[in-house]
Amino acid sequence: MNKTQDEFDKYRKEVDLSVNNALKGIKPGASRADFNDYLWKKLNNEIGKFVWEALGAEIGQIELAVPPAHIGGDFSLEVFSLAKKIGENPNTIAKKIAGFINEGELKQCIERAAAVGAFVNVELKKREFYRKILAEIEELGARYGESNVNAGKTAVIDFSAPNIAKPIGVGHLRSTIIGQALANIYNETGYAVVKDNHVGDWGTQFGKLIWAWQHWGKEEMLKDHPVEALKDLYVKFNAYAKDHLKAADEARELFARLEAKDPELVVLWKRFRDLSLKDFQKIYLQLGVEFDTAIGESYFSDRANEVVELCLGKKLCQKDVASEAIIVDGLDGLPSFLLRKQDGSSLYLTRDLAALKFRVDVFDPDVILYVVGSEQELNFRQMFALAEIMGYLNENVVARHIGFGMVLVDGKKMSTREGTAVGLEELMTQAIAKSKEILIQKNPAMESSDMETVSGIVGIGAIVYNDLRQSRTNNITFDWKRMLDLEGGSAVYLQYSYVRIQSILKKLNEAGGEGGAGGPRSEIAFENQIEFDVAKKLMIFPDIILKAQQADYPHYIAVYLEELATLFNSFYNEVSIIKTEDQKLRGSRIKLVEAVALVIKKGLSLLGIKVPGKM
RNA sequence: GCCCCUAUAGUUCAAUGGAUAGAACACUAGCCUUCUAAGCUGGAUAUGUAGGUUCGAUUCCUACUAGGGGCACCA
Repeated sequence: MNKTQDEFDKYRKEVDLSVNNALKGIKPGASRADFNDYLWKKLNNEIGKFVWEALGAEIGQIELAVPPAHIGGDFSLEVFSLAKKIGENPNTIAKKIAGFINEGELKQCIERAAAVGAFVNVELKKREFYRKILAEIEELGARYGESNVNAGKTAVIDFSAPNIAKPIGVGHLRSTIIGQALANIYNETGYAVVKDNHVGDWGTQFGKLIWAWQHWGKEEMLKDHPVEALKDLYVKFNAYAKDHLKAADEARELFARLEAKDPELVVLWKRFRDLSLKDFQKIYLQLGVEFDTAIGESYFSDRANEVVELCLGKKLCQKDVASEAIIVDGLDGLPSFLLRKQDGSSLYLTRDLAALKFRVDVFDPDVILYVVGSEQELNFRQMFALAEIMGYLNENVVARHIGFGMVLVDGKKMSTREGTAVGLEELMTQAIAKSKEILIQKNPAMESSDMETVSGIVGIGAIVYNDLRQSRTNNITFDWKRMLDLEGGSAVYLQYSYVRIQSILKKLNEAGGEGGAGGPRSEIAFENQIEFDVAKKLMIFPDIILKAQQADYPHYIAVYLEELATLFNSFYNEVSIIKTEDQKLRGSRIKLVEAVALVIKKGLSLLGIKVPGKM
């Protein structure tokens, strides 16, 4: 074994070590048994029992909805679907259900139920419920929203996965942001989560890069902005290769040599890799993104070969007679694809298949999420299909491609070549600068160190939120103006709401003892409808988290938080807590806004966004 | 050619098959000697086209139109 072979092995051992550490460090999610018994769920269950009684049949879970504003009532139940199941008239059933609820033992928390057509509208005993909601949140504190629905399960989340020698662009940011949010959300529902940065550190691109380096590279290029320099080399190669087909062949050959662990090339590869990862780390730090492992594709270079041999053994693929490439014929009606090139080197899909097997073996997950752009959908369908036949995936392990749309500029994909790509560094710098500019204007008295902190939180939050507030499957239109518009519909709106509450609490604290949140729970009271509306919104937070997890849609949380903040801001404009004379009422209002602040902070943190203490 | 995604207000986005389709931006009329106006309260404007399923369709199905993406030695 030569020296470089040792070096690659050494590198692999480092990865093994980090995987072992990660295995130890993986935190299980929520585990308290009663964390599923939220008020909202209880209410649904209780009403569900009456529905069963009324229908004389057990019909799964019911789900209360919020009726349109003009209807009135706190929650409503639609009975068309129930009626269909048991074949009765919906209006009759609605009346029956309303009757059972009205005469039942739920009197202590339900004021009345009314049948309106095929809907049952439920009006809660407001004071009673208001008290219960605030008590629940106060008791659980920062843990409000956690559940153990998925306790005992493990999820591996493959996200970010930047390519070595290419700066992380705005287009590539989505995987990082969505993946981090999903990891948080999964963990919140009880999953133990393994966050794996599947770094693109292998493949033909390295042949190209090395070719370019050998022909045009100079040592001083790597001094200041190495990743930029490497990217430039890569771009230059691609332009050159258009007219020089021989260069592309040579690049492929270089990669084949790299995969065979050619000593000279491994040294170069390792160097480029280290330089890039160091650069990425800066961005992760700013975004607050952390990984449990960063195994990377290179780790699977040899394992990929083993997988190919296994496939060959099972006759799932064949060697093409003419070219010697390894081909998998169409599975499930999908197009056929290659597992090995004719020069013997591995492909992305092959390495990914090996990675999948590795993940299943090492982490024993229930689910593996691939947070990768939608354009790779076919690739994943092909890989999953093969993985199923190979037995890597089965009823105990599910793999899901969490696809997402592209970032468009003027309706077109961002392109480095055409100069429409926006650098992440530039975006972050601009966003932070913009929020600082506004901050100076709004709050000139703030100390400069605080100003740095706050504008960082606000600027980065704006970028992250811009992505997570919309459904991930759609393309995102990038617009500088919108991105830097720090008003409604942005993270700032939520952060601002949070800060307002902090400000109230601070003022009350300064005012002394009598201003503090006080009073036993029985003393809870409210006066305005808006207060109750805020509380009702708070009540469904745990359910929103669950739905976001089940659908893999972080934007459910963003949408919810905006609705909550809107209600809070209305409340804020309607009543003044500090001026509230009645001690009991004032204490209750304090508890209400504390709960709002808690949920906003928690919700934003699930999205990977921080809140400032002031702004 | 085949496959996938998308089509909602002037713009950018929401809406487990349910009641009068919600926001934000922009436009516009108001609200700060009162807890931070990065806020609140009003106002006008929208489901690509044609069918189908359903008591009920923005949502499901079919066709069409438009946009985006993908279809083996890239990732």
